[in-house]
Amino acid sequence: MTSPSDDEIDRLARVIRSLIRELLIAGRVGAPAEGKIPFNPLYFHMLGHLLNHRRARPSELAAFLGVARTTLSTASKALQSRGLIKQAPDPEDGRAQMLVLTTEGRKVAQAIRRQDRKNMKLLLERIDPAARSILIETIEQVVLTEDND
Amino acid sequence: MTSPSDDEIDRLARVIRSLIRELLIAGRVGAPAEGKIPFNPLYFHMLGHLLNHRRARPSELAAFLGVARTTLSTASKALQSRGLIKQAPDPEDGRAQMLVLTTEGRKVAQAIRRQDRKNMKLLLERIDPAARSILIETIEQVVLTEDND
DNA sequence: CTTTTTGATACGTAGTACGTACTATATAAA
DNA sequence: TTTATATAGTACGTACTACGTATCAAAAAG
Repeated sequence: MTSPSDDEIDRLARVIRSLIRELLIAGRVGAPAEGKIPFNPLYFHMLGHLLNHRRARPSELAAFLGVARTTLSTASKALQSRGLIKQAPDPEDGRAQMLVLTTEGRKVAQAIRRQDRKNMKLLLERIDPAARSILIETIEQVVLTEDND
Repeated sequence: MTSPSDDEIDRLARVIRSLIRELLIAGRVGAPAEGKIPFNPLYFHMLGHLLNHRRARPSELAAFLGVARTTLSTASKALQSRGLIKQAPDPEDGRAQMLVLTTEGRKVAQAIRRQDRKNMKLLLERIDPAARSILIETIEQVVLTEDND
């Protein structure tokens, strides 16, 4: 396989930074409007992960999201104080805790996902349908190597 | 043009979040290693913008990056204290300041861009060359509507 | 049964984002 | 010209975030 040219690299870096900024700004604006909750990307990822997997252990979640265990512990406390997640001891390991969404947290996580879908839909609608599947399959091929969400 | 399906939306949202996480972690790991500078995405964007445009006015940069003027002011001070950027009064407007890279700042910004290219290259090399151009053109079509970097 | 490892957290420190209030300059109105 | 208003930028205070270190408790290893 030929090596990508510098031009291709720069162009992709440029559009991806734009994409990141667009999505981050959209997320920042969207979330507080509905629930007055000051969200950040970490909370966002945590809630999304719990929505997909129902429960998670703090250490595993920290490693998965690339933050320190203490950081995830703090974030977990913050989300608990907002009533969005709760924790329960793991019956199989007395040291471990299991994080799960509360009923309210599930609602919020789903609302965020809806907003997320809306943003993504606005993006996708700008794409030619034929190119859409190629785009998605290509990115999946590149990014989803293992256990990413 | 047909509307994108929920499945397409979810799949793209998923891969984009993965992409963001991968790039953010790469950026976080890469930058301090070379210069012991605790970088964050805002600094990253500021330096990249100044590398492309040579100079910028704080207010415009803040609006462009989607942060408060005070936030950009603080970030500007931080980058100045690290010797990466400097400011000079605008001769055409006594209120305004112009931000520019220092010689050192230019080196750092270019080093970051090199690292950025390296990361992007690793991603792109995983893609079939034929799909590469389709991918890039499609994302450009979607994202680069106006004045993004 | 002691030692070591592992899961999780409390605390202290450094850094970040932003609203408010303020100064200085520029523009508009009287 | 003088006054009023809008704009560019910053200092300061507040709230929040990330993480290293130290610590405790439970499990695994010896």
